[in-house]
Amino acid sequence: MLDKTFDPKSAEPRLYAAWEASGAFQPTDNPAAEPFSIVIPPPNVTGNLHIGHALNNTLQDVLIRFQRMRGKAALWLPGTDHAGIATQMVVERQLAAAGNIGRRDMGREAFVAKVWEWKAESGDQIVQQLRRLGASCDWSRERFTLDEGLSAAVRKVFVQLYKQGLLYRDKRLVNWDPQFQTAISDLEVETREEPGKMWWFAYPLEGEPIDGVSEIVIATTRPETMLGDGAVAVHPDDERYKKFVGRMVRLPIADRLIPIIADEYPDPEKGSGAVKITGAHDFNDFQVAVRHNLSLLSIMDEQARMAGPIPERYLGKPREEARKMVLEEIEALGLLRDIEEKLIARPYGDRSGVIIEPFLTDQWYVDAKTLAQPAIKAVEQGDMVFEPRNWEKTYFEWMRNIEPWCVSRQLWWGHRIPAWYDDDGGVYVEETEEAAQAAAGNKSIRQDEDVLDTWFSSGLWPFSTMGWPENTEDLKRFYPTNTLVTSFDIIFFWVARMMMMGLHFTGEVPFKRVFINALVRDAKGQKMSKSKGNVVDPLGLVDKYGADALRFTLTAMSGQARDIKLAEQRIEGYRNFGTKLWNVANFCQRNGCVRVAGYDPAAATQQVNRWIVGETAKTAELVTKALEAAAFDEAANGLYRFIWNTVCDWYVELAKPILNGPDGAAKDETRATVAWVLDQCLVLLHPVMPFITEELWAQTAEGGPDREGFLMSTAWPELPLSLVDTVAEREIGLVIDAITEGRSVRQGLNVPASAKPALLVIEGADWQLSTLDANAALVAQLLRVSEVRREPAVPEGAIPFVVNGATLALPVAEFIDLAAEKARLAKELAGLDKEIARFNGKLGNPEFVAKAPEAVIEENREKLAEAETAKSKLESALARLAAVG
RNA sequence: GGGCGGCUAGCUCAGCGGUAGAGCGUCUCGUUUACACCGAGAGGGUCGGGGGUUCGAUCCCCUCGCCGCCCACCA
Repeated sequence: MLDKTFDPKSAEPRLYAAWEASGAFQPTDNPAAEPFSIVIPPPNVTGNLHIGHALNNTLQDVLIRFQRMRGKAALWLPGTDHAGIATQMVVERQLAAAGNIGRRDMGREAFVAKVWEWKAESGDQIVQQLRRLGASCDWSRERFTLDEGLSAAVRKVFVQLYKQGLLYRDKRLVNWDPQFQTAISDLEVETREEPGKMWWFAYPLEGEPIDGVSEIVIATTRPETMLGDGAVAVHPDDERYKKFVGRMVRLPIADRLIPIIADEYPDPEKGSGAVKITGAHDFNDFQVAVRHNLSLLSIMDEQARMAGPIPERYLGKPREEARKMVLEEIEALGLLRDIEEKLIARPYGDRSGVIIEPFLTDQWYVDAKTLAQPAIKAVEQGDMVFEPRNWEKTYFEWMRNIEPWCVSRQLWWGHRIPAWYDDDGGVYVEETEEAAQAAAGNKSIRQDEDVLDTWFSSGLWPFSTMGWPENTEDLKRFYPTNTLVTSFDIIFFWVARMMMMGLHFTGEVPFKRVFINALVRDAKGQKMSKSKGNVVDPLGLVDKYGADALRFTLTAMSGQARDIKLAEQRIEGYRNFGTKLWNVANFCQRNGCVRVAGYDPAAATQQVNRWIVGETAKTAELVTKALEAAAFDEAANGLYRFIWNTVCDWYVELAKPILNGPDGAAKDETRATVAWVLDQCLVLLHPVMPFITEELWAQTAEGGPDREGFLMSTAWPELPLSLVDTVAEREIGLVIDAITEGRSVRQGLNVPASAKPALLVIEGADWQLSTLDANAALVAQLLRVSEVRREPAVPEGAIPFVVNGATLALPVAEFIDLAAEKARLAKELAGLDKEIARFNGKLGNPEFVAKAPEAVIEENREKLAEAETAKSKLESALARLAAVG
C-alpha cells in the first residue's frame, strides 16, 4: 500500500544514492549507442547553489535524462571552477575577519596554501547541492580547472598561442582595480551612471594673448588627473580655437608648459570644445597622446594614490582627496570658471565595487580579433546555433568589435603564467621551467608573478575536461559536445571564449547548440541580490517542497525570454501536481490496476481505453518533440495537462463505472490500461520529476511483470500516432462535452445536490445519441442523476434544456427557477443569433469566399450549420418551457 | 548613442493571421469509496495608443508611449 503522500525528504537522498551507486550516471559503454554530451558550466568551487544554478542545471538534467532514456550514450560532465578573483577575495576577507595578516605579508606560498585549505573545506558543497537537485552528472569524470590535467592544457594553450603570435605582452592602459590591485578585462568593468559634477578650468595661455584671449577653458569630471595632463586638444576645424593651436598653456598647480594640439577627437559641441589630454589615465586621451607622441605621465600608484612627477604635497594622497585639493587650489588661483551638475558614467570593478582606474602597465594580451574570425564564421554557417536564435546577434555584435583580451591578473590564485624572464629583458614562454631554463641557457630566470584570467581556463573547458591535449577516448567520443546550457550574462565571458579556443585548438566547434536560459528574478521581477534581501535559496525550496516541485517549476517557466519571476505559490502548485500523481497511483493500486505482461495498447476494445491510449500517444509525441527542440516549458506543461486534466479528471472518472462494475473482460482490460497509462506517465515525466516517478516506479512494481533496473535507465516510449483512434476520440469528446455542459446547466438551474432527477435524452443527431446511449450509465453517474434514457418527447412536467445539440430534460419543476431558466435560454438564443449573423455576413462576403482558404470557408460553414441547429433546439425548448410554466 | 526584450483576465504568463487561453487569486456549490496538496461551476480582457497591409490582425508592417536589459570613449 502506498503511503498517503510522497515524502521527498526521505526519498530523494535515498533514491539519489541508489542511482549514483549503480553507475547509472555514466554513459553506457554500448558501442552502438549514439553519444550525447553536455559539459556543465562549472560553478565556483567554493560557491553555493543559487537559483540560477538550479534552473540551469535542472534543464541540463532534463535533457540528459531524456537522451539517456532514448538509448544514447549520455554524458553530463561535471566540475568546478577555481574562480580566481572571487575565491581569492573570499579568502582574503576571511583572513581579515579573523584578524590575520594580509596576503602580501603572508607571502604567496602560504596564501595559496590557505586558499587550497578553504577549497578543501567548502569545495564539495556545491557539488553536494547539485546532487540534492537530482543532477545526474557522471561524477566519476568530475574535473576542476586547477587540477593537474587542466593546468597542463592551460600551459599548452598559452605557449602555443604565444608561439603563433596570438598572445603577447604589451604596455598599454588597462582597467585597473585599485582594491585588488590587478588588471581586469573590459568585461569585468561595470559602467554605472551617477549624478556628478563637471568642472570648467581655465588654463592660462603662455605668451601674448590672441585677440585679447589669454586662457583656454577645459571641462573635466576628473580634476585630479590634470596633474598628469600632457596637452590640451581642440578640433582642427573649431573656429574658436584654431588660432591657438601650436601655442602653449601653463598647466596650473603642476606649473608645467603643455602644448595646444589639433585632433579630431574633441567634439566642439561638448563641454568647452577644448579637452585636457591625460594620456596615462584615460582611454581616449591615451590614443590622442600616442597619435601626437606625447609623453605619458603616470600620476597614481597601484592603490590609486597620487604618485609620480607631481607637487610633493600630493604624493601619497588618495585620488578623492587629491580631487578636493585640486579644486580648492584652482579656485584659489581664480581659475574655476564653472561647475555643472551632470550624470557621469563611472567604471566600477564588478567584483570589488570600486572605481576602476585606467592604468599604464605591462600585461599579457590575447589577439582576440584573429581568434574571433573562425568563431564568427562557425555561427554564421550554422555549425553552432543559439537557442533562442536571437542571441546570435548579441554574439556577433561583440565578436565583430572585439578588443584584445587582457589575460594576466596580479593575483595568486590561478594558473601561473608560464613565462620566465632573465635579467636582460629576455622572455621565455614554455610549458615547464626546465624548458624555459634550457632556452635561457645559463642565464638565471624567474617566472612571471601573475596568474591567468579565470576565463582563460574556462575557455578550454569543453575539451580540456575530456583529456585534451591527449587524444583520449572521451575526446574522440564526446567532443564536440551537443548542447551547452547557460545564461545570457556569460555569452561574452564564456561562450565566446570557448568558441574561439575550441575552434583554434581542436578545429571544431565545442558545442553544436547553445541553449540560453532566462534569468531568475524574485516574484516582483527584481534581480535577486544579497543587499536587497530577496535572494531565494533553492535548497530551502527543495527542503520545503521537494526537488521535483522546484525542478518542475523552473522547467515550466523556462520558456520566458529573459526573466523568470519566481513566486513560491507556483512551486506549491507543482508540489500539488506531484501529490496528484501519487494519488492517482494510489487509486490504481486500490482498484487492482496492475501491469499486465505483453499489454498491447493497440488491442484495447473499450472506447475509453482506446481513447486514453491515443491521448497518451499524442502526449508522448508532444513531449518528445518539445524536448528535442529544447522547448522545456512545452514538455512540462503538456505533461501537466495530460496527467491532471486528461488522466485524472476524465479518464479515471470514465473508468470508474467499469472498475466498479462486474468482473469480466472489460474490467480486466481497463485495469491493465490504467496501469499502462500510469507507467507511461511515469516514464514521460521522469526527466522533469525524477524522484517521485522513480519511487512510484518501484512502488508499482508489485504484482506486475518484473521491472528491470531503474526508471532512469528505462527506454523512452515509442508510441506511434496510429494508436490514436479518431472515432473514440470524437465520441469520448462528446461524452465529456455532454457531462460538462450538463453539470454547468444543472448548477445554473440550482438543482440541489440531494435531488436525483432523471435525465432524459430525447433528441439529437443519431451518432451523438448512440454515443450517449452507450455511455448512459456513466453519464448518469457523473451527472448524478438516477437515469439517462431516450424518450420520443419531453414528458409532462419536465423542464427541457439544450446540451450540445441534444435536448435534455429534468422532470423536476419544483427544483427549478423557471423564470431564470427562461432568461438563460433567451440570452443563449440572442448569442446564437449574433453568431449566425456573423457567419452569414462572412460567407456572404464575395471577397471572403474568393480569397479565404477552402478549409477556413468550410469551417465557417460547419459552424453556421451548428449554430442553426442549436438555435432550432433552443427555440423548441423555449416553447416547451413556456408550456410547462 | 546603438542594440535586444517586454507591454494579453486582479497577479504570473501561454498563444502569434480566422472574433482570446492556463495556473494562481476571487466568488458560489460540494462529507460522490485516489486526492481538500481535492472536485464542480461562475465572474473577469476594446490582447499598451494610433496608423497601414489583408476578405479578416492580439498575431505581419510603420509609428508613438511606457518598463527592463546589454553594449558604447564622450571630456
